[in-house]
Amino acid sequence: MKKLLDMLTEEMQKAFEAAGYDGALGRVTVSNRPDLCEYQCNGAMAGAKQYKKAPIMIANEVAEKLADSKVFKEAAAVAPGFLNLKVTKEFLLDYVKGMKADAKFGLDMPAQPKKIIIDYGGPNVAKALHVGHLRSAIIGESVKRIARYVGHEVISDIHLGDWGQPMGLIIHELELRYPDLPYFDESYTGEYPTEPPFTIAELEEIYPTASGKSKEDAEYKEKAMEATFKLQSGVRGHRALWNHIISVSVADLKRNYANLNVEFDLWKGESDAHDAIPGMVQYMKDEGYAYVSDGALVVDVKEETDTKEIPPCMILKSDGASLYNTTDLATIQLRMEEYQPDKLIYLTDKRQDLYFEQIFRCAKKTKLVKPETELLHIGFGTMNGKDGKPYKTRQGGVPRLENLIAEINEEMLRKIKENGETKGYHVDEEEAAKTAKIVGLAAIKYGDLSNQPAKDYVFDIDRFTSFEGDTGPYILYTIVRIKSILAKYKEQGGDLEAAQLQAVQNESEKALVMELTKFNSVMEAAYEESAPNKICAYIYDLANEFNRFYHETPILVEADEAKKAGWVALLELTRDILESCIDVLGFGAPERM
RNA sequence: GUGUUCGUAGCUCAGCUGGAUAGAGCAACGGCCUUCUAAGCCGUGGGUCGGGGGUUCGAAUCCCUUCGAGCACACCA
Repeated sequence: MKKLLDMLTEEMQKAFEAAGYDGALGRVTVSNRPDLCEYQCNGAMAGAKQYKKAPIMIANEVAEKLADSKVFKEAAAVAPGFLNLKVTKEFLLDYVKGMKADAKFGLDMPAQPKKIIIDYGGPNVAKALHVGHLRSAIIGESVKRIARYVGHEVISDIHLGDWGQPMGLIIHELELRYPDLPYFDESYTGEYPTEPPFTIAELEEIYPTASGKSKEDAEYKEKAMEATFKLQSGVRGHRALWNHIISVSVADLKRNYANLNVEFDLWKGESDAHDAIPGMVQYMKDEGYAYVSDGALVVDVKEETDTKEIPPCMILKSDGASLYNTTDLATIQLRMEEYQPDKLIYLTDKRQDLYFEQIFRCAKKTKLVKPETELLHIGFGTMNGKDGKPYKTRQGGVPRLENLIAEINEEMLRKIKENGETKGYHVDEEEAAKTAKIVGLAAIKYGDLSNQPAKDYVFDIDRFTSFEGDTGPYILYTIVRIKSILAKYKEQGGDLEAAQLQAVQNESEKALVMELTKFNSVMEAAYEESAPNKICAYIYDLANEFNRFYHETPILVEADEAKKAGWVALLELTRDILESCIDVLGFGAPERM
């Protein structure tokens, strides 16, 4: 289906052309003066200079051409040259009927769906998830779902930090603690145990301990580096132990991400790129892209048009070791070979903007990707506390994600129970806990996603759990209200299948319908701009319009059955759109709350 | 220093490629539950859009300048 504004614009363009003006002037937008009109066109003013004519004259001539339009009920030329527009009920009704009949509510699928790989999450194995991982998970998951919804094929990769120095530290610490394990016996040739010799809790404790020791103790650090080297060169015992570290960590990560409603298709990591590195480095040397500068192997990525200094992209350190850049480039190469994606998306903290600029330029220049392959870095801002500084626990540490979620859920449960008590209805303990989880997740995610990704934002538990105003719980509450009415309608013997949309009856209903019609353009914009916040803003507006309508229109007591059924159909459409939107945001709604 | 993001109501933020009276939420105050969930709805007060220039019929939006804040600037990831 075409977008509503495009249809209106086409109609307007015809009128401009019929009046002898450039059709391009006929762009129609939603009115910014809803008291005066529904839609507007400012083209007459824009064209005044070009045609050396007073804008109001142009507007008048165009308005005349729209006198018997089937789309516009009213097209008024208003000083200094606005064209104030209202659409006919029939046109609006046709449009929403089209939406309701379409599984994606009027959103067109792309002619050429893209294959997209999205890289987010990026946790390190053997380390607990902390709040720093939250934004990547939340935004990445939503960007992925939006891309899928608009019709692209998307593969998500968690891209674990599972290689390098931290692994060596852990292995070395394990060796000190459990020297008798077979993994450290180089003469051992038998099978290694299938059960890991540690728990996730121990693993999470080991890393910071080992990291601390290595900073104090040079010999310790030396041994850890040796362990890293052994691991990377494939020493059997080290590899086996490493596999345990990975499996224990991954199991724990899966549980944590599942709680956030975040899923990955691929659980690859930095280690997967390891074997590809030598070949890639050789290729870059052979093709003459890479050269030695200050002992390090680098690729120049400066461009003529740069207004800033862009340092070269380093491929190997001066000691010949690989670094993050190397791994990332090799990963790009592997992804291109294995999946032939049209687009690669990375989510990281925005402080890595320059880094990704270098990597992307390097990948393009060295032809690791095709010239037309899109490379996109979505850099997100910091999650701050109320003091405007990066979020910390009351004790000053970096909070664990689990604790943060538990805190929100507890608060939510308390409110649900409290609400039940004040209203005097029975709250089932088990259901309340379930609902608290659902609402809590919505609170966290909506709180994050309603901000522009690139901006820092204040994570304020009190505000998010207060769930008044522009919050996730408000959205859910609206959905629950709708569901409740629909359920009652069915109880009364109403047939949802048979309910047909009717032409709008009143102002609040028209406002609701007009808001619904924006769905396809909002979803498309959210994809184009990687902006889940646009969906949040949209459903907030939509929920507001619904609640206004709800307040003014008693539905179930309506005597006119066709009217009632029309509203019920409208409610269904509203619910479906709201639920589709929160689904791409990465959370769901309960049946009751 | 260079680059970059930003500065809008007491607080947290919207304002799309310039358009008609700068919008929400929170906080404050006042209304609305014998009717579909009051986690709601309606209303009141509150803004030199950091400052100064410029372009334009018209600027929060575009350009310049200035003040202020954050972040990044090759052997970390």
